[in-house]
Amino acid sequence: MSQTVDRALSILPLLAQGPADLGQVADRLGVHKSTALRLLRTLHEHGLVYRQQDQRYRLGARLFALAQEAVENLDVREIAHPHLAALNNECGHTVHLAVYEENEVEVLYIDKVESRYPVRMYSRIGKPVAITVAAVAKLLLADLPEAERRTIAEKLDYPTYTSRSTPNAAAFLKELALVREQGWATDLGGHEESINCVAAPVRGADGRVVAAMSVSAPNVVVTAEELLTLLPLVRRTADAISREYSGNTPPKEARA
Amino acid sequence: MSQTVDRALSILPLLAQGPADLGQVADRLGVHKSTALRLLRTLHEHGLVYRQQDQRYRLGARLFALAQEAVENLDVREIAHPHLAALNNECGHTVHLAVYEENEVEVLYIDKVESRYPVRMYSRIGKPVAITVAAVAKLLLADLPEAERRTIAEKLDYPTYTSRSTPNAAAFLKELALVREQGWATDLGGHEESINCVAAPVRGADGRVVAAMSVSAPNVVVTAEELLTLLPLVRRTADAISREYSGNTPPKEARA
DNA sequence: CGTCAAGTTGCAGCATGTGCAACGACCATT
DNA sequence: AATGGTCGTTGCACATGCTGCAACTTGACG
Repeated sequence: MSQTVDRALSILPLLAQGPADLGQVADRLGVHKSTALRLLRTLHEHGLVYRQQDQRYRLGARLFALAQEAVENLDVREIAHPHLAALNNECGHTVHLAVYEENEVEVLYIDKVESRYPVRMYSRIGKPVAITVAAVAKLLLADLPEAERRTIAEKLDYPTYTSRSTPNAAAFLKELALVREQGWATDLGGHEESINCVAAPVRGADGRVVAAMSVSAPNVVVTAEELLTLLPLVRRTADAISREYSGNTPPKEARA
Repeated sequence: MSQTVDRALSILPLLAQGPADLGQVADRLGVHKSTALRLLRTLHEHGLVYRQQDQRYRLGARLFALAQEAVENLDVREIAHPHLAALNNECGHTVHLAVYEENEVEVLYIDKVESRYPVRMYSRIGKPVAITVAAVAKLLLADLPEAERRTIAEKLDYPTYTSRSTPNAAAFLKELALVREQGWATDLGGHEESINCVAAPVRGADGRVVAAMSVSAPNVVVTAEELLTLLPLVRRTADAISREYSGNTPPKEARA
């Protein structure tokens, strides 16, 4: 809606792919160098962009601080974390929490608990999920009104990660209908051949799905059948989170 | 430099303090509601801002994704991490990595390895460091040209966290001179009474300090004297990171 | 049913952002 | 050392697109 701001903000994802110099930024924005310069300067003053010694620009550290504060405002995550950790403790597998935000066509992981190497745990948080195959993505999209589901399904690409990846919009919509009905979802080798997931939804007080959680494990550790036996446990955990989340309905300033 | 973008970006730190509605945003920006609306809409389209059901705005998940990609491009962190983990493995204490970015008056932790509860490890990453007392902050600031050091020292506040906190600009500058000369730094109960740290700098190819790392431990585990015996180990680790970081001098597209 | 508060829209005026062209700094090449 | 080229930077005239106003819509409350 605002051209100037729109252009300025378009620089951020551009720089996220790697450092770029003034000329490159101007080219990819389709504006004059002097225009790009002014935009970059403004971003720089706010610390969102950093200029390294070779004069190329990259994303700045302030972005960090903001993202940090943003996540602290996500109450679902805060409430869910102990439950995720407990679940991980019980079954030993990787546990994910993901959300979908309206007009984005992305589902993002916002938390992850890994069994083996907890040190690297946050390496994937914030990364977009493979939206057409991931169990958590199916749950989040399945909850949308049908019209919206259809619109999105047609906008998406359907990459063939494996032979079991969702092939097209029709198949995806069918899968969403199934997921919506049964209240849980799976991804059996649809993203990586040897990885399976089971997932369950977290619901707010109004019954709408606000987040989704999943347990993932490679074939070599447990078979798909074995993983499915964890479904009741996963659903129980998700329900517990839902209860706690919608119980404290006013999540802010609630001091009984 | 660009009024519109400047205003739009000012909304972000404002929302970082917590959700706000249109009127509040307009007030705090000092602009008309319709102007604020257009800015917020633009931010929303880029996913930096999210509109919750009560129509109030908050920071969006896209910030995450961006910060995530940004951190992956921060090569220091990538190179340093295995060294930090090894050091942690050897001594068992908490290990930090921090950077300082030019025109900000902030030092930020960009990595952390904790001994006891690695699961919560990233909770502090991205948070600003207590700049007047932290050992890593001293190292990063001590490397700046004298004029800049003085300017910054005078801009800072000197909160009295404990009786041993740096009291004022003069004391801080003196400490920076010492740190600069000896090439390492400590914080002995300056931030929290019972916590001590020793830190060493990571240098780039040109010799400038690009990051700083520290080992922290509470009094009850090891005394300050015992912690100081780790200094050689810390310095060796930092030097190893420096070598690796400046060795692969062209960190991008370097395929021999 | 009426009042009030908060969000939204269309519009006229002009502040502000835009692209151009010229300048300066730096590097590589001869 | 001189020259040509690339890239970042600056000042300026123009008109684009941003701004604030005022009127309209929506929803909550009594």
